[in-house]
Amino acid sequence: MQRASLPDQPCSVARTLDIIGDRWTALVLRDIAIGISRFDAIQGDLGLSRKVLTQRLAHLVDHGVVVRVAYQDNPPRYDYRMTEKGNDLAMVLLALQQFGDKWAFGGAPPIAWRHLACGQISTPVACCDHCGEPVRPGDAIPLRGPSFDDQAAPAVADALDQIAAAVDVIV
Amino acid sequence: MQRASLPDQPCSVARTLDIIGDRWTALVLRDIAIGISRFDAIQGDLGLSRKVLTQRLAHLVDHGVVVRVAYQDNPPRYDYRMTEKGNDLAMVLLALQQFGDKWAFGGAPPIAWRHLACGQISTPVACCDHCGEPVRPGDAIPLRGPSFDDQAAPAVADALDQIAAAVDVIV
DNA sequence: CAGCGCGGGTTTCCTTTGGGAACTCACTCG
DNA sequence: CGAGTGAGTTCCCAAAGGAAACCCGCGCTG
Repeated sequence: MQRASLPDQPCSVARTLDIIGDRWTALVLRDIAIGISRFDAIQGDLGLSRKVLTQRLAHLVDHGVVVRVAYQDNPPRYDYRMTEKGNDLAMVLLALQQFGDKWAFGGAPPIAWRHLACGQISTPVACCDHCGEPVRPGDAIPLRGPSFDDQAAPAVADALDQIAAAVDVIV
Repeated sequence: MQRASLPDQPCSVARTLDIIGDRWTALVLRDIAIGISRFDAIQGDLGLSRKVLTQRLAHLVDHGVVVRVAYQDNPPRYDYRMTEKGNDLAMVLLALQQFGDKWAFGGAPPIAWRHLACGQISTPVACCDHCGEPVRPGDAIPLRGPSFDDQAAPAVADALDQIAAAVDVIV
């Protein structure tokens, strides 16, 4: 399986991982998200090789997640900044952080977030967009969406059918 | 920078990425989360090499995210199942999926979720745990948490100070 | 005006990781 | 007896990643 095969998969998780699914890209994006916007600053903060940082930034720019903005010409110098798409992707970083806060730092995390609207330190939770209640694994069940393809993913189709059958028994 | 250096970083995102931060582990976890629980089924669904799958499963088990449960002895055969910690990590998969649903499938995703409590198809949103309002990037600002270390991450400290200063100007 | 430092890379070389495919082992089924 | 199944392991080769050096245009400093 080559690197190229991920984006072709009919799976939202796989396609998102094609953008940030390696050891460094998510951390690069984290730095940009909190305002570390220059090549050398990111490289110094993360300690990754300059070659790989160049590749990763180009990859993020290619996917429209980050933009490269010149802050001077002669010689050209650049800031890297989040786009709207990048801000959506930052929700993934938030989820990564929440998990790490809980399981790697035992609730005493290095970074906290203040919600400007209410002024409190906030640990966001996923909530149902219909009823507003928090959603945890087990509170919702997966089913075929509009673009599901049984032929392309028979193992997934089986798993979905089993889940549907199990829920029917309970209901 | 070696593979070993990630878990030592004082950063929740980095430590979580040490668990699922490569090309395959998140997809393996996704399969297990929807009930594809056996070695060959996962390997067949994802198409990754058996060697790498063996390594990734061992890694997930080491981190207590997944358990290996024998469903028969002689010869020993196993199911891989999510732990509580694994279910917390599944929130990251949910975030990955939401991004992919929106940006890679234009709102016609292959998998949808039915929220059992309210019966609706649900696209979970992150909400502040204090006021219950949705939180988007820009609605909250990062600041030093209990275990932040200025010496360890000077570039991050600078960025936090700049953000704090910018907010003060507005307020 | 020679030399130094900065920002943003590129190049070279070497190590590590990953993919493909075949092999193993312990059992079961026909 | 032979084929099939489930869960790995082994070997070899190609791709990706790390370290460190190099480059280039500029602006400052003595």
